[in-house]
Amino acid sequence: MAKRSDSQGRLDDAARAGWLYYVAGRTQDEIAAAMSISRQSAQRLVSLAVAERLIKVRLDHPISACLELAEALRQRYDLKHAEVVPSDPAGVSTTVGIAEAAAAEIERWLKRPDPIIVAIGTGRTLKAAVDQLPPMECPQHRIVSLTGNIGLDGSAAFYNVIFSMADAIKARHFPMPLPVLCSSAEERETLHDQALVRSTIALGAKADVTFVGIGELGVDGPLCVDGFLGRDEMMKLVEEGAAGEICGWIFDREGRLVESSINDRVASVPIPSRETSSVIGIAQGRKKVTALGAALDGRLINGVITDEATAEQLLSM
Amino acid sequence: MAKRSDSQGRLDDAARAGWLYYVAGRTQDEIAAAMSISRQSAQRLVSLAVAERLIKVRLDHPISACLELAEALRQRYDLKHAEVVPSDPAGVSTTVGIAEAAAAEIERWLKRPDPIIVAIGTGRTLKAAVDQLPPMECPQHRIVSLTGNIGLDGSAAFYNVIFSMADAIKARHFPMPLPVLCSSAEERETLHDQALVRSTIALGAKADVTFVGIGELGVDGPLCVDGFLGRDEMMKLVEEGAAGEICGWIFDREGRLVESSINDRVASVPIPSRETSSVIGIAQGRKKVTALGAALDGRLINGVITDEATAEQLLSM
DNA sequence: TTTGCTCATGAGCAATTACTCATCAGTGGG
DNA sequence: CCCACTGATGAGTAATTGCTCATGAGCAAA
Repeated sequence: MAKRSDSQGRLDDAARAGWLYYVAGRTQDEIAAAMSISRQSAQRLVSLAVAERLIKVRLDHPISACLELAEALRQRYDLKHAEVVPSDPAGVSTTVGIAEAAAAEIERWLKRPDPIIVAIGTGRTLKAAVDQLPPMECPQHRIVSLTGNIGLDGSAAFYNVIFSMADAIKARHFPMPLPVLCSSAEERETLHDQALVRSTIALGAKADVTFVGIGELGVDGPLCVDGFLGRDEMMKLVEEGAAGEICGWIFDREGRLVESSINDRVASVPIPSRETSSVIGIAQGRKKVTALGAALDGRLINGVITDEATAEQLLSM
Repeated sequence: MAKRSDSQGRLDDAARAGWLYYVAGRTQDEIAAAMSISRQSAQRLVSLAVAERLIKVRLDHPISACLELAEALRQRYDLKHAEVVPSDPAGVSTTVGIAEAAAAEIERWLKRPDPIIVAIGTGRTLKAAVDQLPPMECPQHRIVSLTGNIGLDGSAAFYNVIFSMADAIKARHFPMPLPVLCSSAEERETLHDQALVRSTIALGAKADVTFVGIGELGVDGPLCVDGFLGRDEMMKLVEEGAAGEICGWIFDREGRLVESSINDRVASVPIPSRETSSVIGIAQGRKKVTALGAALDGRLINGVITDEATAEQLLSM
């Protein structure tokens, strides 16, 4: 084999070494012997072939598209966690697929032997997710609800996620004995001053991982449908540029919490720090793309579980 | 994580692990952590992904030595297509390397939007090649088998290339419901007169591109090993100057089809015209040099995919 | 010629991966 | 109900790979 020191020859050698390594499946020692170079040089040629993208790896499996989208999301939004599940082509449900994936992720956290604090929001998607949880014994962990579980009329709220969750997994759980929205900022002050509520809020601030749904606005969004906001209030919010909500906290298209009479009255625990905690948003569907994109842009969340179609729409924004 | 014991779920996991390993470049430890499995299990999933051919590696670099050999072959034999891949110095396999290259070439043809007819032979090499094909949807193309798929005992033949291929790419396919060799020239007449067979033969004659393996003769050649010819028949052929076979058609050292009782009984479709079609022979290895050289000399094929060592031997003849 | 720079090289060592073995759970037949 | 069989698992260990560092060759500028 003629020795050529020019870069063309070197790339040739790299291609040859890479071919022997990846296609022919030989070890670097064998390549070194075949090409009459040292093992280290063979290793360098192989890694050069990879670095120069001479070697193309392809995965022939439906999953690969999802993984690529997840990686793209992770890069673009600087995420700690991104998961994309195949889209249901029928697209009838807003929870099928991501609910199972979210449950799997929750389970992964709960399986940890060291004690952690899991914060959890509310909503249809999260309810569907916790319904997928298998029974577990997790006395070492604590689960804290970020949102109040008292409805407008004093009854328990519609999607009582934390109780469903505590039902499946045996762990200490801390609901929020508050409504979702207070009648005024002053009332919120008072209510948040209760010892029980203060300790729950303090616990939420220390959450190791947080799972939240992403609510879209509009008269068909959860806040209106569930009666927390009137149509006129909602219209006004949208006109002012609001794009979505997490645990009731309204944010705009850049993912900044908006200053409004609504956010002044939200009784929820503040969204835990994205610095110290994984805050994973779970949402899919065309209607949620705007809200989800805004939450990601504003770094309100640093993790996402969504489906293929939604991921594609996010990335094309 | 939802419990899935079925093999589909396991393949999904393998795909995911393989993707994380080869595409995302994670270590097996990281994959294990991400998937909540042990490192050993992650390693197994990765190697399963490789074993199941979910991972396809391709080298995208023209190695100049190979390019030069390819160009020399093209000149000398007046070829439409010549491709030379690096040789595996160990040379243990007769398919590694050219199978991937052949698959890539087949894929290039299949990617064409305009409808084409692809004719395909049989043999170990072609089988290995089509096993490398990724799933594709090609309803516009038609694939026709040049050789019968009925074995000596009436069972399906050993290397049922066309069905493997049709399995990977969704296209209309036309197998040959015949044995490889008929018992007599008269029987061949009768069989070829069937409407189904006639239309397949007519289709083969119109093939836009043809991929065939090159069989060497001798008692270790495929015709003998697979039991189509007895040792004595084979010895006689070799004595009479036969040098190789394509789809069962025996040819001599100048690449001319020999007149023999064998060729009178071959049930295969005639090799498509080299005037109107690309007929690409795929072969490598010292044992095949004579046969391949003869086929090239006689212009039985006008394209070749082989390896470096074989190309050098061909050119030094 | 000397100097300083770049880059390939090989050695040594740490990290990573592959293999073997013993075990165990699930399964289907006797 | 038992038992052989299959296939998954984890531990332990050997093999392989990747990284860092010191060295020296090649080369251009001073």
